[in-house]
Amino acid sequence: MVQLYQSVSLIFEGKITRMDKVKNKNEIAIAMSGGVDSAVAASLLIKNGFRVRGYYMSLKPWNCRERDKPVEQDRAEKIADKLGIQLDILDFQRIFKEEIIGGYISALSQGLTPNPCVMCNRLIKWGSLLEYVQSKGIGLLASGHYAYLQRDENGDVTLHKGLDENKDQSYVLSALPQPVLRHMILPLGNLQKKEVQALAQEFGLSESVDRESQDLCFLSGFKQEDFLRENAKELLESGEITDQDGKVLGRHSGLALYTIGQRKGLGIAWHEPLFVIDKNIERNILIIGTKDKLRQNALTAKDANWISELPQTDDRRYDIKIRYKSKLLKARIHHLQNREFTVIFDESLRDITPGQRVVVYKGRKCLGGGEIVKGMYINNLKR
RNA sequence: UGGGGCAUGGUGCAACGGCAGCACACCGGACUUUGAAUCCGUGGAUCCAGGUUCGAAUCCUGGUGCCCCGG
Repeated sequence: MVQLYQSVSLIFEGKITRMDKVKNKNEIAIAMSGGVDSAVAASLLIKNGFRVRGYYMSLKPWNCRERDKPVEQDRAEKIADKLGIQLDILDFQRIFKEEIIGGYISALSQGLTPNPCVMCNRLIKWGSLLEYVQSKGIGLLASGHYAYLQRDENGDVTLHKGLDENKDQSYVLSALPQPVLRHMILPLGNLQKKEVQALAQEFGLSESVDRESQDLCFLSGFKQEDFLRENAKELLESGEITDQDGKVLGRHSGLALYTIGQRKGLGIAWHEPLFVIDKNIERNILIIGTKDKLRQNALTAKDANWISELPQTDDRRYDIKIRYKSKLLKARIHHLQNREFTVIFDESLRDITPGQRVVVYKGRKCLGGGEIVKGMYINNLKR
């Protein structure tokens, strides 16, 4: 049988003492999306002796004419049936619309490129849902995220990358504060995706689940343009596309449709590819240029969240991600004060994008991160 | 209404008289719980009318359109 990794077992065995609000240490809630990951995570918890209760969050309206419930919900119900656990359906549509969609649109209107997954994890999955299960007397909430939580005997948690680096989701969890992490259980943290798929086979779940995890995201299946036309028409105001010198090269159909570093959708033929290098939100102008114009080597960030330790601001290097799937970049942290900080990279990079999250790693450990305010190029890098 | 130049996919360019190719754009796919990037792939063009030639995008004649010079 597959063992849960140590820090989960420690809870079960009652060896972690300081766990506020956790009464029954063998009772656990799990967010179930209908995907393979949460299904296997639930199975693992059950097989390791936890009493598990599933929760499916209904986040967005579906087409009622076609079916009485979304396919994801149907899958989640079948999985819960198979596992013999209770599944509660929670209607979070209103808060999802107000907080996540609202926040997303509001950020876009400021010219930012928000990451709704990060917001959704903080506000919905590990916000509203955690509060809800706690109100039901359950102190622990699990999910199928690929990230690894390590606990010491005080219950203090450190967040680590999932063992499967390709699937690692510590990035989207990096904005969660310590008090929330204390209540989280991530059973897949030490598994490879392949192992999870094999377990799904072994547990007889393969037929019920989708091959991939369901994305709960509101953008799934939507084109950004269609989404905005329905939800925020005012962001689709067309304007000029210019180069850095202000020469007009074409027209765009709404700044919100573009992000820094984007190539597709400009519709401008040139002898080499062109990319979005900046947005002028006041004048509704999209500024584009060749690849070399994207080179930057520093950024400022705000709304920092440090999970277990502050980064040092001496010359030591950390591994940095500037978006979910970016490769790790060596950099040092400076000017850390209040909830703001500066990151200076060893090498220049492209696509530093305001609104995205910058996340700091020390080896496998995720220290936390912040929201990118702006990227810049510093010429005279003093060592 | 003088002189010169140009005309090739959506755009910008290539092709000694011998199978019209490249870049960019568009479209599709892969990847992906954000938006992107990246990778793979498809389609699509010789301004018009004559002529020379075995063979014309290429040479010749005429037409049409555009550009530059005529400070």
